[in-house]
Amino acid sequence: MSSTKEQITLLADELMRSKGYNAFSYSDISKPLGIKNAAVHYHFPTKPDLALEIVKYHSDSFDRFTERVEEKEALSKIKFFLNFYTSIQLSGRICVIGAFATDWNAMNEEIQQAMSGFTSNVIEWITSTLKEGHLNNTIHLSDSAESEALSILTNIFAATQLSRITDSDHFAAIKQNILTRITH
Amino acid sequence: MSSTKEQITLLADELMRSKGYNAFSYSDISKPLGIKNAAVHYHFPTKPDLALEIVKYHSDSFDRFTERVEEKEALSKIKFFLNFYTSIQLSGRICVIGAFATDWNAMNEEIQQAMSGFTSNVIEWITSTLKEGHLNNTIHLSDSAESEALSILTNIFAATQLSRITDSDHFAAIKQNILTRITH
DNA sequence: TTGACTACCTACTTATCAGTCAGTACCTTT
DNA sequence: AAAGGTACTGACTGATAAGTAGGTAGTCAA
Repeated sequence: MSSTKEQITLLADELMRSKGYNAFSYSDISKPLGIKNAAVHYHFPTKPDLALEIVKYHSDSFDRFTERVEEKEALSKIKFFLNFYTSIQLSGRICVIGAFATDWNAMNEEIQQAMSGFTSNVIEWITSTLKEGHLNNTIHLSDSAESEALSILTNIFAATQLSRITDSDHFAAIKQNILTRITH
Repeated sequence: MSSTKEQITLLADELMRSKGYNAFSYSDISKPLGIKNAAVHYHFPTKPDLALEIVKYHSDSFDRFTERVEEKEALSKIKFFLNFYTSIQLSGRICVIGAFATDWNAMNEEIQQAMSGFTSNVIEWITSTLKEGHLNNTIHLSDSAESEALSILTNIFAATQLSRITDSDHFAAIKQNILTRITH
């Protein structure tokens, strides 16, 4: 029911996060969708345009996520955030942050800025959520909220990467370690 | 003074960890070294052969590292390990684990097995070093040694990725957070 | 001094890549 | 019914990718 443009974005995101930006081509998108390469170029003239759309897609998704959990309690918010990464891990993908980080120097400035903005938003959201939980005594902090936020974010997004290489159980262990840390 | 083969390996590693596996070509290696593409193919017939050599290079480097710090005290070992990542961050690269994780599904089984073996070795070393420090009371553990090891590894390798996207100060904050955690 | 080996180079092939452009079918709007 | 926009297709182009075949200069051992 979704438009061709949406289907292209979704598939490009899937490819980007499973094989890497430079490992997929317009053919990898057009063939499964039963369209021609030129149709993909119609919606996204260049590959950087497609990469930018992927960043926007994640940015929008994250905004919708934060709105959805807005009324929940801080610790619950963090749990929902971590559960989102569980679904990434289960689908064999990695977090978009890690995917773009690897290919960073192959990306243009516009994409880099969009990614920087998105990632900063994620860090800020985790930071303020940790502060919120600290104030109502549901979250334990042994360092500044921002440092803990950076620690949690790197833990969980790298867990999707690491569990690909070693053992998928490692993801669960890392996730549990985060929860143990912030609930004392 | 190093051989052509070594120069190729070093440059390929540099390219792999700055632009990603599929973002560099044999020309990106041959041109700076003042040799021809065919010379690179002479030493590494295919690109997967080159990727495998990169894994072996890191595997050997890590073995030499563990030997070098073998006689040191546990906490000191961990600090040397983290300082190694500081040098990665300063040179604008990312950890090889993250680099291969992103392109994982574009890699053949031989490379995947080599990377799995290497990464497991790293995890085992951190785990046993944490246990060692826990026994002589220099390292504080609030979870199992392996879970803490996984947490530390994901923190530090993802820190090299994250600091590329947002702020290079984030690397220092994450590193300090690890140290604070294990020294109580 | 001949033969084998190493470490290349020259010149090439084949495949695939991103990207283009003219054309067309099908809606809307006027 | 004419005009214009949207969403494509068909048929390309030029660049670059990985990889190869055949030749060669220098070294070394018998």
